[in-house]
Amino acid sequence: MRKFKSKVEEIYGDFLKEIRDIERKWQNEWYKSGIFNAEPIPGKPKYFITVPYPYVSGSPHIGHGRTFTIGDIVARYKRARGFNVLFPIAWHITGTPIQSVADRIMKGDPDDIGLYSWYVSLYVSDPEQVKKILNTFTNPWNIAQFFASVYIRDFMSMGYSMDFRRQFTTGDPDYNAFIIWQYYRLRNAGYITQGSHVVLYSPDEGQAVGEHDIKGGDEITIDIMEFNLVKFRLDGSNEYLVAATLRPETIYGITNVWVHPGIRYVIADVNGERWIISRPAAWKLGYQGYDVKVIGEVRGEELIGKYVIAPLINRKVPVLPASFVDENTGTGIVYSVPAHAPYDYVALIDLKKDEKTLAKYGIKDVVESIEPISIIKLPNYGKYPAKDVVEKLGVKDQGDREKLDEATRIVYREEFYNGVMKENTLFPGLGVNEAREKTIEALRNQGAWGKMYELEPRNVYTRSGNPVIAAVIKDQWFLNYGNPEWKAKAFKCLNSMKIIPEKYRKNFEDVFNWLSMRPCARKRGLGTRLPWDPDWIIESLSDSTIYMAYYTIAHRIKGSGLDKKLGELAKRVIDSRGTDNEALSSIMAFFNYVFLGEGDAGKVAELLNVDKDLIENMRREFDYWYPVDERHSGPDLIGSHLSFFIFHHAGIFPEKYWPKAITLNEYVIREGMKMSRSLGNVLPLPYIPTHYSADLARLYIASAADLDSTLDWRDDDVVSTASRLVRFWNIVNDIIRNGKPSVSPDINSLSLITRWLISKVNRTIRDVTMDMESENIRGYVLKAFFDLLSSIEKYLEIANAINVSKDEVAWASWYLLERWVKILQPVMPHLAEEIWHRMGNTTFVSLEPWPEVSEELINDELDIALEIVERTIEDVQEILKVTEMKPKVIHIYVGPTNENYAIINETAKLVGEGKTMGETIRTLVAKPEYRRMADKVANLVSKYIDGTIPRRIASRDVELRAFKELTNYIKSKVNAEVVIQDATNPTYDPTNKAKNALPGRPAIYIEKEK
RNA sequence: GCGGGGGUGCCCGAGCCAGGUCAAAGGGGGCGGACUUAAGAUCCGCUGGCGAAGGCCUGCGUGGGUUCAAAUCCCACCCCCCGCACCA
Repeated sequence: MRKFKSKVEEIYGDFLKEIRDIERKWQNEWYKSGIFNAEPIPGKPKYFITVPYPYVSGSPHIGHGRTFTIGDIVARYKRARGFNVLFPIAWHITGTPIQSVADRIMKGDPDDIGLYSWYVSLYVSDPEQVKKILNTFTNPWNIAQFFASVYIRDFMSMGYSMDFRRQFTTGDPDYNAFIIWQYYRLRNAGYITQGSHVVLYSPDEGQAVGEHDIKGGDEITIDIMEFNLVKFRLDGSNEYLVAATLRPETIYGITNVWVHPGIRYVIADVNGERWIISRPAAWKLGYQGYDVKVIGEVRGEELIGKYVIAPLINRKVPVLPASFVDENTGTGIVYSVPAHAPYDYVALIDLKKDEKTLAKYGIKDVVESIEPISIIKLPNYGKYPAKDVVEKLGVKDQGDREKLDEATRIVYREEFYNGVMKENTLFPGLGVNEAREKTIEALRNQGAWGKMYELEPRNVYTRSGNPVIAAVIKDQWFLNYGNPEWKAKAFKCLNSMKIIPEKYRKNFEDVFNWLSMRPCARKRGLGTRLPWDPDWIIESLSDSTIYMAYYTIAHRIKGSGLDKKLGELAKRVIDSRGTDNEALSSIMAFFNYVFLGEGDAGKVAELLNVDKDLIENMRREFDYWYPVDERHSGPDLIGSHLSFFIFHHAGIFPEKYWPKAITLNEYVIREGMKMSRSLGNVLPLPYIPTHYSADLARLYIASAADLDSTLDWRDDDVVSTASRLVRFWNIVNDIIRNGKPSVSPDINSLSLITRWLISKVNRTIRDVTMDMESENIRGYVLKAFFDLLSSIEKYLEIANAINVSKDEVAWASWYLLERWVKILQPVMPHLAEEIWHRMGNTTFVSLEPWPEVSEELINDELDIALEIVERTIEDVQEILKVTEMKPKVIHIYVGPTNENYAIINETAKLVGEGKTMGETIRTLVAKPEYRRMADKVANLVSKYIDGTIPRRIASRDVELRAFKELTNYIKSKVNAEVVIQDATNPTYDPTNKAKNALPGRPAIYIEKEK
């Protein structure tokens, strides 16, 4: 691996080094003093926020960083708002991926060894040590343990305000007991069933395979297609040619059966019948619930010219040769419907032209007599849709697979949606989709139907290179999310929850409606065994649905020795296949009491041989923290975990413990590209504190994108964020260096620009509070950091230009900083903590309350006035640019008579009510006070409507005062002498401009240099 | 196919729900200037077209419509992205 260096490091290396030291310092302080370890405080409102625990099969990356950072910002905000916040973490190890990695490292797989060496080297610099650690990875538990420990380091170096005491892994023996409890509750509620199920399967490895076990599994999507088997009895024999089709309803249009002359078919005993099918098909069917014994072989050639009986219609049709037939697709036997299947149509044409083959098999007469049989009426198509499409696409022959596949797709889709069965079928007038169901039913009644599963794409291999097929598992355990009573409860819970951003609610509803049977256990992997059938292991998405409850007591279980006891009990339950009643009822009694309040604490204490207080405390602690107030995650989990989270809570807990809110953020890409291992562009989280900085990354993550859009991590943009951070840091340290002013001035004697800044500060506090309450994280950061940064810069610039007194500037700056540091704490906690202490405080700003808003200091008029001044500066600059004048003196005529302002205010009101320009003018002129000024009113109203006069204006007094106070600032911006004239009483007005002054739009006269 | 999201200036991206202050925030990139021995960093200005006074024209996927007024509302069309399960 090349040595990584970020752009920020190159440009701001020294600065980063400085703030990274600061970060480490405060992390030490925080975690040493355990300020984020949460204890119940009766009477104090609590906030329980969780982010799904990570699956620890590798190191965390910036994608985790985004989600956990957002979670931490919220946690820190809530803490500042006076909540007792619990933000815990644990580690997910259930399932097959970690197991598979261990297996492959054991086997010496070079890819995995390379990858995992790299992961480890992110944390361990000595190559010998890396090797040593890697050697332990042949045991999956060591992988889990290693990564769990480095995740903690990474999370701490991001400054996350988590309670690390409560951590556990999903493989802990006591956690097994918890899951045993959960699954018996679910089973007793009737939510668990058993049945058959189709999975991806590797016969060579003897196990079901997941995406991560498949070669290129993260790049392809594999469909399991359901083929219909249709049995054709060979005329004069008890053997069946078994064809596979996706379109059984086309059986009425059959003209013949295709075989490939070169294929060696097998004769197999299948469930007591004799089937002729391809060898791969026989093999696959053996895994799909059929009892298959191969007893003989027959070459395709030998079948040609024979006849089979088509079921349902009892028609004799010939067996003919076709080269498109593939032994690896379906059964290697195809029944031909040339009117509606492009392949069949083209194969028939090919065969008719192929004199050699016709002669070879002596089938010339038979073939010549075959005509397609049309059985489906399709609007906008002729009698033979297959023919139409084949001709339209210009298919050459049956070797032209690409076009034929396309043609097949078109005909399939068109007929499925728009086709109607004709009179020569069993179901005339029915739509194709309905006819399909009925035809299957009819075939089945005749015993002529079967099912076969096939993968699409067909050639799928495990990472070890073994073929993958579809297999049927007969005794699969399911969670029955389709249970109507369960589903109703889940919906009730969802409807009571906040979903932020709200647009994802629809996704939840869709998922809820569609959820039904979900396999919940596998035969492989880490995790908890299904207690009553321990050959199965509860699968990883099914054992992580209500574990937030476990956070509330995990540290007490670990700290009291209960973990050992529960672990032993769990083992007894599993070893006895659920028959050890004593062990099982102890587990049930314990969790029933702690989580549900059922039963008696004394009894439970007795069963577990512990103090009654311990049990009661756990119950109290659970009851204090629950429910989950907020679960923060990514939308990719809506279709699985987040929905299961709701279902299981609704199914197991009483309503008062149902979760309150789910918040979501989208994923992270890097430099415009998806991050993936194969691209090698994954940004590991451990790079953040070493090659960027935690606060810089937090600031960037929070500001660069809204929660509901993808965050594109771009080093160039990070650099620009860093440049702001540098500016911020310099200004803040200047303020601190100037010290805290000892006296505060009288608010009313302050300069206008200082009052503007104070107003800005208070408005920002008010606005960002609203942003945070609605989880608008980006809005909060943009205002709290970026906007206030430009405000203070603007303030300092203006204050300097117009000579505001040093004391006043220092006072205002300090006023700002005292509040700023507190509202920035959630997003950049380390720098905030440092600033707070440099300001002379000794408490932790991380625990300081959010600042109060002084509503009375918020003054919109000051903003408007400043806007008008800025706009006027722009106007002057534009005039200078266009005229290319060299200005000597610029006269600005501000503030026409008060009457003008009154008219504009009334105009704004009328237009706001929806009045047109004409109506507004008429309404105003109708008033006695404006009766004789129709011209003036009309002029002002039209200037307002066309935008010459800004939508928001200040009073004449404030506007005039702003210009007067800011004269020197204007001067500095336009590089000329500036004279502010009262438009009602100008001292110098050679071109009579003053009368053009409008409210919010002063008139300008520029005197050229001679 | 079903469901969801989206198309904005050279690029990324806000705005759209609650139409006007939008030639359209912010950033990147580019250009010019200040500073510097120089480079980098930093700061200032410009970055749709036209314009000898703050203006005008074109413009937010395409085509229509509603309105005094549309990037924002309505209709149609085109294009792009994501999810669809047993897998974390």
